[in-house]
Amino acid sequence: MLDLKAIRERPEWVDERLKSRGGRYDLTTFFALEAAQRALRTQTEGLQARRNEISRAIGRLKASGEDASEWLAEMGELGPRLKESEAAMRVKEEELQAELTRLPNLPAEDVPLGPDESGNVVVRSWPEGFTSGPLTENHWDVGERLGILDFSSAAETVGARFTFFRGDGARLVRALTGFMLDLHTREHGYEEILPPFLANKESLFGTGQLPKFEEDLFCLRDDPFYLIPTAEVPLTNLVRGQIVEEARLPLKWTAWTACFRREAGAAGRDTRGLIRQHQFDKVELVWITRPEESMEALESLTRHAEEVLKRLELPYRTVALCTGDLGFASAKTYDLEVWLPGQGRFREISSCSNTLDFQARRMKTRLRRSTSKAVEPVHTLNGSGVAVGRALVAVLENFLQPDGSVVIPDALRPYMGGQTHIKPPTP
RNA sequence: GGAAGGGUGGCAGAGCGGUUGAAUGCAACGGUCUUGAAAACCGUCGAUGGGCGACCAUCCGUGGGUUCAAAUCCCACCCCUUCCGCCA
Repeated sequence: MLDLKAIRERPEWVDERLKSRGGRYDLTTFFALEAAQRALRTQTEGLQARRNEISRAIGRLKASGEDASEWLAEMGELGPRLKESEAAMRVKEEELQAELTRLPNLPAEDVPLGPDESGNVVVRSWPEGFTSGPLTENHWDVGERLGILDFSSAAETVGARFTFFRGDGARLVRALTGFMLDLHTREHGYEEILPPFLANKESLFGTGQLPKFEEDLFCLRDDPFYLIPTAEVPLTNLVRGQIVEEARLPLKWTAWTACFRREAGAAGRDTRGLIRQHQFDKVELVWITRPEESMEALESLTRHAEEVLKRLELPYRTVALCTGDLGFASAKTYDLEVWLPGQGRFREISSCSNTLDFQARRMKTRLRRSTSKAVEPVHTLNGSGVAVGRALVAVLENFLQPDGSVVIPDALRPYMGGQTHIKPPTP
């Protein structure tokens, strides 16, 4: 949620930043609603002040046993007017709030300008200078041949975009997850969390999935809960509604969760394989910081995600998203794109964002400075560290051997009981 | 699912129709004292919106209702705790 004060003080700047996203975001509705709401509030508050005044007078008269009928008569006339005024104000306030929560975050000043993903900028590659490599078989063929990915059973038991991982495949998922969590907790200073996989409306509103993106979420039929589309939701909402002491910051959390997405707008895209599933595992990273340290935190968080890929020996590049490609809540985002020789291109495996105070405002999460009693919104950041399913894809395609087996990266071997290869089943 | 109790400021915890935005304690902050610290003492100390300001309005789980007036009474819902039942 944008800062009302900032919109009032620098409307043309806010407008310019909004337009840089490429959507047709417009402040005219907002200002019209705001003016109407303000007028109604002034009127309502005047009536409320009068009501309080009269009530106090009545109280005083009754206490001393005097007659208060004159005041009661005025109240009889004022009461209905006040009720009406309050109701009208509430309606306008809701409309204004709806408009405000519809607006996305403002891109940070150093985000490259661009209309869509074509405007994104590669900021670094690993290994340095890496742009492409030889092509190989795609992961779904590899996985099915090795007997570790079973798409057809999943299609029977649920439907499209689900997978059974079997044998070494299931174990590899567990290994990747354990490896990532250990790296982040032992070397990067994160606290490990295992959160609920369901969340309520308030939480999804806090991180920005609701109300605009409800069609992307799985929702339960009989209970007011949603399946989380990312661990960002439960982790970030860990501080919803709270005033956090400055000394506790920054908070750094990591969590493995399954993530659930309806992929409503993605019909026909990535229909085969693990790239786009309704359910996938992800290790998430979340920071809650002081405002002045959040941009530096984004650099750290991104490096932490990159470290996962380096240790797994997976070539990747780091991309700064342009204004037109930013997510709704984000002010600045780096995507990590891993090289997939089965597809002959880079695919997103992590997305690291600084939302500044955008989520904090929606969540009402503030910090209290040790030097003053005033409170101000915190900054929140999130990033994948990294997507487990896509990491598995990258391992299968990058470590495929001429003999059809897959070598297990050194970093994962301790998590695979020392196993070095995944070989096809011997019939 | 059944029964009982409870949701109040950063925390603990009073208030149960009328200057109560809310006693008290802890924490925090400022000061006195001290070589420094602790202790003690004095003072300050919720949030949001509006106004240059004196101030004004709103907020005691959420939403309705009663009343001239609601943190306080009534109704519904949500959440938490304990006991019983069921269960990994």
